[in-house]
Amino acid sequence: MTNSDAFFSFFTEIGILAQLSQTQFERLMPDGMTVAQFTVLNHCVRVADGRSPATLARAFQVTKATMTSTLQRLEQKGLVTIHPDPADGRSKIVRITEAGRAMREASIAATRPWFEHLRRRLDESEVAALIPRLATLRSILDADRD
Amino acid sequence: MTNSDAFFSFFTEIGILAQLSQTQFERLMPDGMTVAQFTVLNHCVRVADGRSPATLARAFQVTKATMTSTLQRLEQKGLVTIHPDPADGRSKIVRITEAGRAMREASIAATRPWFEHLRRRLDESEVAALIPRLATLRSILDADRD
DNA sequence: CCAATATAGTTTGATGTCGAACTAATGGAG
DNA sequence: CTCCATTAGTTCGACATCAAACTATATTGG
Repeated sequence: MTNSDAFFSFFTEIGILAQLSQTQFERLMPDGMTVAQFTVLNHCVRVADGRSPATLARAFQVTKATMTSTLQRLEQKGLVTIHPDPADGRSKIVRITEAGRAMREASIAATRPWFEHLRRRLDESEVAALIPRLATLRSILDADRD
Repeated sequence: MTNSDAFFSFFTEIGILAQLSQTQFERLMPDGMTVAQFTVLNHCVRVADGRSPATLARAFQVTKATMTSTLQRLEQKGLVTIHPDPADGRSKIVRITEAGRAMREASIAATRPWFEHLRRRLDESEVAALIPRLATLRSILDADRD
């Protein structure tokens, strides 16, 4: 552990940050809403609705098994619908419901005060400057996945 | 989601990075060793041995329940011992075993090639420069925990 | 056309993580 | 000394996540 210390320390910080932020988000969100579930709903609204589970899994860089699990819970809560894809017998189509849209909005509203709190304590442009660097790292790690 | 976009994007990147890096580490580690378990062993060697579960939980910013779970698995594998603390009837003392030390070394050796690989692709001093910023964020989030 | 390969989605089991609840012990105030 | 607040550790249930294994379907190459 000599010259690997920087990377090790870096990933340790990342791991803890991820955990703490996720926990904070989830405390604020309504009705036991989770970050994983929120990001699916958000994706449906902001990127595209009617995608397949595999496409969603790839978008978030999780396994298909993970996405199946999250989608099942969302469907159970009536926040998405999942139907067979007529164009591909193996596939499904995931669509957000009106309740899903409402839940997404409620979640955003619930976390807004926390973002404001962060913005008073941090230089947002500095945080924004970190994003492309993190994204670079992420793409390297994602490439290492296969 | 107007001026909160930077923070939201930032935490999204952090979450994915944490996941991908953890997965990569765990693929490389021997015998189903996990990052959570490794960090406990590493802490015993590099920081202090003979600490209590609560102290360890605070060090990693996880709940006591989480630490109990991880420690139980480590004990089961013979990598730590856990005994009552004679100075405090509620508390325990966690110590690393020789097998635990060996496992830590094996884990470090197993992940070394991956760190080398990262070092060939990234400017390590740039990564190192990110650490204090991440640590600042982490301390803010940690303070928000209570 | 057919066989081999790849892909989609699901299930299962293991792990980490949290919140809630609990029992037992400690520390501080009156 | 007694009582109350705090702390330590554990259990339980819910969720996300991965790997492995599986069935069904689509795609590709000969």
